Amino acid sequence: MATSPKRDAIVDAATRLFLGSGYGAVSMDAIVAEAGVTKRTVYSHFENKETLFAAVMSHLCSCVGGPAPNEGIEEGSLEEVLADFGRRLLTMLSTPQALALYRVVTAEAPRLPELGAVFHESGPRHFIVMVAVYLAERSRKGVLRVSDPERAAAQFMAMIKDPLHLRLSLGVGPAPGQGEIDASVDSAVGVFLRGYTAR
Amino acid sequence: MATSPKRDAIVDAATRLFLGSGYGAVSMDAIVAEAGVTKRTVYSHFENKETLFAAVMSHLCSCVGGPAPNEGIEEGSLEEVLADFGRRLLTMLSTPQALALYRVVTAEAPRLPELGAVFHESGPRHFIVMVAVYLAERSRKGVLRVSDPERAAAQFMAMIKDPLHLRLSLGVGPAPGQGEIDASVDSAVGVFLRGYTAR
DNA sequence: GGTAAATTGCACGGTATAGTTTACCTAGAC
DNA sequence: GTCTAGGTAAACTATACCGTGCAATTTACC
Repeated sequence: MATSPKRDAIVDAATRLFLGSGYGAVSMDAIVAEAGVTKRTVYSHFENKETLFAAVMSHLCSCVGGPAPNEGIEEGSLEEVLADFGRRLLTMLSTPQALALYRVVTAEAPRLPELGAVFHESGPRHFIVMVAVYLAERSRKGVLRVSDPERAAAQFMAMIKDPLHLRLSLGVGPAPGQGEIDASVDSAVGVFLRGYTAR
Repeated sequence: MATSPKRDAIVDAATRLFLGSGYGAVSMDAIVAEAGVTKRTVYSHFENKETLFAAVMSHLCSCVGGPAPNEGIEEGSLEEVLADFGRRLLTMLSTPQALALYRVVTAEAPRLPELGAVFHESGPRHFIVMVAVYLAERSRKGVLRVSDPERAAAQFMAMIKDPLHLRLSLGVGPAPGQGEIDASVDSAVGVFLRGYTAR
């Protein structure tokens, strides 16, 4: 039921178009043309435009936790682990696809609260919890002094993500090079560790 | 030429509607109705929908630097100054209007690069520079050790802004109380200062 | 009071959209 | 050989939207 070549073609095409232009600016005719399919076929697989959009978004959200930092937290020194995680995360977030998804989700979140919640859970929150668990464990070992691991994780993610991501999501400036990502991550890790290391 | 009661009514109405539903979802007829004006009047003041949108957005961007932290950096201890600034900033950013503006700008930025640039300059960048100047001065005095003030300022703003703002911009959870804002700001200031204080 | 600019009211053109319907086709299963 | 599930193709409904034309009317100002 879930899988069918035509259905996949429709979802693929709709994904490209929705991420490219947002919900309102994409017409069903455009999706039909992009998918190389008939309107009748689309409406036999999906009830209406809204349903199709929801299907596309839910599929994207389920994928967002995977691309880069899927292996989760690796072994190594505190600094290495955080920097490695941060680099993978920031690289993933700087992707045009990730930026487009973020833009569409924030734009439609007021209209579709469920969408915002699902994205938040499978995206930001997922990573924050991952980091928080690591920080809590390191804190129990006495390497760090973190009283609120989730808050600390959110702060870490913020310093990693925000400076570059904000700029990119507003479409200002060019795509970042590896050097820029590394410098940003290293600096953030430094501040974070100096701020939370047990003395 | 710039000011006229009808024109103001149009801009006011358009502001409400555009911030409420985004560019594509607002029709000129709706703006006409909301402003209590005729279509012909709108089109005698603005060339087309795009022009009206641009006027509304540019006006909003020019206001965004003012509402809360307009007095800039005040006097006091490092911690007091940063916390005070952070509280005012976060309070302002948690406003429904600010969130709506952010959503609309990010959504339309790919289509209107100028809009993203103007917003970035008069919003985030404006505050970052403000903080960076303060940090640089404090660094010269030897209180802080900041090698790259702009980067440090961006990190500070990120920790202040992102944890709450991300959640709110996705429409997850309730509006924050003063307690939540204070706790978030105090924690961020603590990490930042421990991370950048000269030892 | 008179003049000029601004505003109204409302129909209209042209276009685009979401979604439906009708008629026909294909290919494999029983 | 027929039945069925799913697809093609294109016209069609009904609505919505942007922007215009133009005569009539109000407002602002001198």
